[in-house]
Amino acid sequence: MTDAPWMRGLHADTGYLLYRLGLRSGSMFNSELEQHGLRLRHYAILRYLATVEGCLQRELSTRLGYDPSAIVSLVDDLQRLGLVQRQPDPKDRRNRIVVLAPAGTKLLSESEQDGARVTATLLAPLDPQERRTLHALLLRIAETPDAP
Amino acid sequence: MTDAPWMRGLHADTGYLLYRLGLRSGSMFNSELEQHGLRLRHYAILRYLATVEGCLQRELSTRLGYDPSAIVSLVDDLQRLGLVQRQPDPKDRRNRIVVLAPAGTKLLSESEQDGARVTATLLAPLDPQERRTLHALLLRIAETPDAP
DNA sequence: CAAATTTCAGCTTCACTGATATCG
DNA sequence: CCGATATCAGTGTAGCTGAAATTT
Repeated sequence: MTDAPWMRGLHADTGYLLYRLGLRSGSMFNSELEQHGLRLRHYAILRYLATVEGCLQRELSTRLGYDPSAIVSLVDDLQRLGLVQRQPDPKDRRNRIVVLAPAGTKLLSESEQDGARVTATLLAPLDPQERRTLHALLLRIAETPDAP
Repeated sequence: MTDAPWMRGLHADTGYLLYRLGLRSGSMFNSELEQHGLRLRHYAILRYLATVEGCLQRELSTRLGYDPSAIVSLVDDLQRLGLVQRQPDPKDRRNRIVVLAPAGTKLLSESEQDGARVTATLLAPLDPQERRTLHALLLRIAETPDAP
């Protein structure tokens, strides 16, 4: 199976390989999150909010790469589920500060195992040392800002 | 920049990292292919056809992971551009065998540099040895069939 | 007045479903 | 009759654009 000839031509390029594996990883995450009634986009917002303790919708947009208009409906969904709240910003009344609600932090801790299980399935062919190497390499790429 | 605190929480998971980088890679490829009037989906079909010298649309669907009904319009596009041809299968008249047209092979050779440039940009933070390591690790993952 | 944030309305694309026609 | 292939019609979602409202 390692020497499937059709694969070499398709996957000779690392960039294309990343694209295909990204699709696979995303769909696996979405399947796993389905039981919580969420998509990967919602989950990304929750996880980001856990790292910053509240932020503007604009910040979610730029950090996560979703369109500002998409953020509106995503936060609407999360708010409807009671996972986040929109708070007024006393310093600038244009802003709405999005913060995690208690139910949001609860869901995050509950779903931590789910994410780990997806990644374990995905990385099954690699041993622990190789997984660390892969993670470090990917992190170096991710930390480099996108080319214009 | 390496120690952006918001990144650790988001990118602590290798699977999620793969998802984000896959999106970035795909959009970079799409931008680069724009000048040829193609999308990444069209390009994937052309590259696959180059490895097998003709195949059924059904095979394109299963190998590349696109829906059969999507394959129809994608091949329509490529045929309209003169890049592929649909040939009847004398052995089974249900089938349409898709093959590369001369213009298709010409475009593939011309765009080979484009793909390499995208990947070089993407992998800029890594040295040549690290790029080989990354490619080998990703290939091992890709060669493992998707979990059900 | 210019710029930023949020929001909404509209458009286009994509992915998936179901049905149909053809053929083995 | 059953299964497979290709095709098409219809649906729902996602992504993006442009404009409006509010505030700085």
